[in-house]
Amino acid sequence: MKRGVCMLKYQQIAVEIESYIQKHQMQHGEKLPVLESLIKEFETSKSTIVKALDLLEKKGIIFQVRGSGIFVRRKKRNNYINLLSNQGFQKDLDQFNITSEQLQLEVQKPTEMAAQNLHIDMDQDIYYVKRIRYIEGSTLCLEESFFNKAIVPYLNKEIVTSSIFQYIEDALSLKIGFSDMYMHIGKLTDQEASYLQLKSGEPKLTVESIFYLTNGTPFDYSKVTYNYNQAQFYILGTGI
Amino acid sequence: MKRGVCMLKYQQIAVEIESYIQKHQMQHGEKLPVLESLIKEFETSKSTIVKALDLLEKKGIIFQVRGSGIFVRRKKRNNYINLLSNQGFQKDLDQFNITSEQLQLEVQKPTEMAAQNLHIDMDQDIYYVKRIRYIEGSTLCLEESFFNKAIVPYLNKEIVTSSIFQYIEDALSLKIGFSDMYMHIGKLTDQEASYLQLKSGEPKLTVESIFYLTNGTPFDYSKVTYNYNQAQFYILGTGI
DNA sequence: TTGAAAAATTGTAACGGTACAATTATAATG
DNA sequence: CATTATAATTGTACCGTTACAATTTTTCAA
Repeated sequence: MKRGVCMLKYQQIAVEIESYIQKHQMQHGEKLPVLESLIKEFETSKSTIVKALDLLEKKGIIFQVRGSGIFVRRKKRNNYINLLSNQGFQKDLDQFNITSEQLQLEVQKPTEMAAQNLHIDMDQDIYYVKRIRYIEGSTLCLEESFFNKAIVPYLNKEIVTSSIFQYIEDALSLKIGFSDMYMHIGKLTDQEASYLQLKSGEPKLTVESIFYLTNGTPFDYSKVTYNYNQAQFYILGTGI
Repeated sequence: MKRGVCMLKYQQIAVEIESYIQKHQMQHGEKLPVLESLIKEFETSKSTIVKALDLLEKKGIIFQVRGSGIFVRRKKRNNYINLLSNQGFQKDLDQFNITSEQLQLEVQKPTEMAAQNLHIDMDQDIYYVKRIRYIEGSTLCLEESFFNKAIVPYLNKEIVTSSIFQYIEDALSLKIGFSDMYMHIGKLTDQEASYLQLKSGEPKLTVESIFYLTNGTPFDYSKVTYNYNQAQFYILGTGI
């Protein structure tokens, strides 16, 4: 495999190990070559391999057992949305047809909640985006996003339709760092129900997320209401 | 502070930095001393400090910005249950009075679902634990757990009432490694509703978890149904 | 005063090495 | 044959160093 341009060595090694696991369809608990072999195989230092393995462990691809070896970790169920992958649904639900309908896209003043979470004043501008996502034609979720306009100065329908996050990283060359997510369960309001083609009072899951740049600045506050029929999530638990 | 007995150096340093942040009530975005200072302060090598900082970053206590510094990360809201801390509610909801009522505790054969998730046959024994947890007197969740009896050979009311996980780590000296969690939203059945003192058909969040030892063996499959009025979760998003 | 260039600061990548602890395999013992 | 001790395997902790890339601060010209 050709070495990616901007890829760091340890990231590249992680990718190669991961695709090796995929290619050979390794099962949960199968053992990978020992550290020493990997060092020779990739012609690198121990610490670089260790870093690559730590990355894979964090992603839930492997687990390491001291004195024993490096083993493949495989989650059992598919078609679940990974709550920790910032990159939306595309990856987890790639076998399904995900579409989205834009309901609103405009510059306006933030709600109090949005201002608070974005650390801005009420008179600063934000981009408000409202859309519905569909999975195989059924409603998946209703999504409201507030982008700090000082950071994301321009959005249009095309950007919103594809991937806003991709645009922010590539075109604006900003780096997305981390996020906080808060979840609640509740009952659908009339309006939410009509958007999601469900009945008022039926269950809903609301996920509020605040996304930060690598330098710690919040740039996106969003609130997603899921259709309870479609929403299945998984979360990877690492150490304690 | 005295150095813990079994604590590794980098873990100990992480703890000390964390309590420094707590003690000085540092706010989100406040800068910590630069790497070089920390190295001198703790009289250790750069790699050990880096490892301590990585741990803190993973826990969401700090974030690091290359070329700039190390900054405090603070989540805004309290009273949310951290979905990633295996150690249950005690830590997140310590200001509240959490109690639990044991409904059932017996050795029996697993359900098909439990057998599958624990990687055991249907004729092997498991410990079945069913309990309700209360927060300030209100129902918080209904919890069914299946422990592989080959790994957890004995449980009694006392252990179940305090912390099963603590018992597994301390008394059985097993090490808990990682977990998989799956979430669904749905409507309460009659039985669930009666346990949770809610109405049938009202919203519920179900979290299925499989807990593994460090060596990758699943030992606990549990299914928790939350009272939608009480269930608030947060999740810490790290990198992409 | 503005803005661009240069310098200083500061965290990250990558190398390589020693010692050690947890696990597993093997040999010795009863 | 089961059990216990011993050895081999294998990942983790920790140290120390060089080079580098992202930020911030300072300098200096326009």
